[in-house]
Amino acid sequence: MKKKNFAPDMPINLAIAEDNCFSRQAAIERMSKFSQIKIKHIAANGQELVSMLQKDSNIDLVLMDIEMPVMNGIEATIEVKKHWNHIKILMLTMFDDEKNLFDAILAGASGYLLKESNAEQIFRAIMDAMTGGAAMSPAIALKALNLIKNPQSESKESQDFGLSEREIELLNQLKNGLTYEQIASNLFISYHTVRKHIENIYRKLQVNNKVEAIQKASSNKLID
Amino acid sequence: MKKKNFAPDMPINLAIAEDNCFSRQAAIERMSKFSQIKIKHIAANGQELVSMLQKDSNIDLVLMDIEMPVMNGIEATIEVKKHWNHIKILMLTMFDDEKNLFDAILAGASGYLLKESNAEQIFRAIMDAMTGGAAMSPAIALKALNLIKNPQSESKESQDFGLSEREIELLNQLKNGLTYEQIASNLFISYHTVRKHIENIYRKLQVNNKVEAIQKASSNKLID
DNA sequence: TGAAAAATACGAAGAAATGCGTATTGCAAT
DNA sequence: ATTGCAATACGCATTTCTTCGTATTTTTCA
Repeated sequence: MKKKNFAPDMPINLAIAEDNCFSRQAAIERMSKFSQIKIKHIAANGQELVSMLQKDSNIDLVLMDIEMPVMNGIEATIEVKKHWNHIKILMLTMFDDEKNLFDAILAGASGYLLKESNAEQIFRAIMDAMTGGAAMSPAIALKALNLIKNPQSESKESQDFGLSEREIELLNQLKNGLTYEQIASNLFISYHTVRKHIENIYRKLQVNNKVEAIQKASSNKLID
Repeated sequence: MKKKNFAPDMPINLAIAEDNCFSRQAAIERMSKFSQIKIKHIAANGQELVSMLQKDSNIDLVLMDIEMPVMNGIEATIEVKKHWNHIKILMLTMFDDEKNLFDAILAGASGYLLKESNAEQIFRAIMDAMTGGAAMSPAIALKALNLIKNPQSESKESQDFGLSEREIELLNQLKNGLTYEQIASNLFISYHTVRKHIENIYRKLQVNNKVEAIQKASSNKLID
């Protein structure tokens, strides 16, 4: 694991994603008190956050609400981590729901706080995250311990995206890193047919290349 | 989960189990500062703690060292929880070792702190534990998250193929189905450098395309 | 039986990836 | 000091993939 050189004198570039304008304003005010923190982006949902990051990804940490319209905090975290892995995510939530906690951890969140946390607690959590640690409200930590003790069997419900059996077969060939040519030969169909199948798979999974298709099929347990 | 009626005005009956007499004395002094806390038992190892509890089990919480002779902190926790399930255990340790953390959680610890924690942090952790929560040092929490993300397996021996850290970073980008262009932009290097890195990765892993590289890196736990 | 869906097949054009060569810089070990 | 390696960077040629069409045959199901 890489040692992170976090300079305590550098300001922390913060983004806030929160749909409720009340909470959003409250968060802004509470964080403004800290001179080390510079609020750079304020988004009303995950989509907006991603758009802002596309224009300026020089952000250290995001305070992310879980419940948001359009794109929720979990989805947004996945998206952010995919493109900007250096950005830390602190989840803020009203409820200590075990399902959300698990998904947030899988998505790559560096901490998980209840919204009732006060400014100092949030600030400390931010510092913890920036120095390579993680922070959790005690109630959350308890759930986390439960998750370790009783591992999730089936976490998120997996979709099948309406893929046919033949298409799953194609995906299993893709997974092995074969070219269209090789797959065609393996399945005794033409190169063109392989391409058409894969085109259909991409449309159904809403992806644009082999790797994404495999990852998505895999995480939905369509292939192993 | 049962709601615990913890009265804030009642003193907390504390036990301390720690073999090193230096650390033990330090712990005693640090906890004595808090009027809410009453130190009732002081043990030099797990065995001693259990003996004391057999005579007087009116204890709310134990500050437990992990490394102890005769009976270590994990074994002691199992024993304590078996006989006096109401007693909370706060683990204190020098190292953020993942294996010990896992065992401690399974044994039923309510929190896990590094010994470097100061008196206030320990006190807060005690209060968290008493009010039904859990407390973890940030460094510990990070390990806990890892445990949830990557459940204990330890199966087949994995090679590292002599990949550099930078190359692992590249692999993690590849995994997300990004193009060379996008990766270059994410890592602030040129498109050409991305290609060269990937070429080197392919050579080291002895593969010829993205999918094979990801599969091989993944099965050797170089990425997750 | 008729309609819809799935599987098959082909081509053009552009995007992306791959292989091979070369080269500079900086850092670490001998 | 020199050697070696990692990280950076560029160009060319070729292969592979992806998107967009269109089209026929087979299977499924209402």
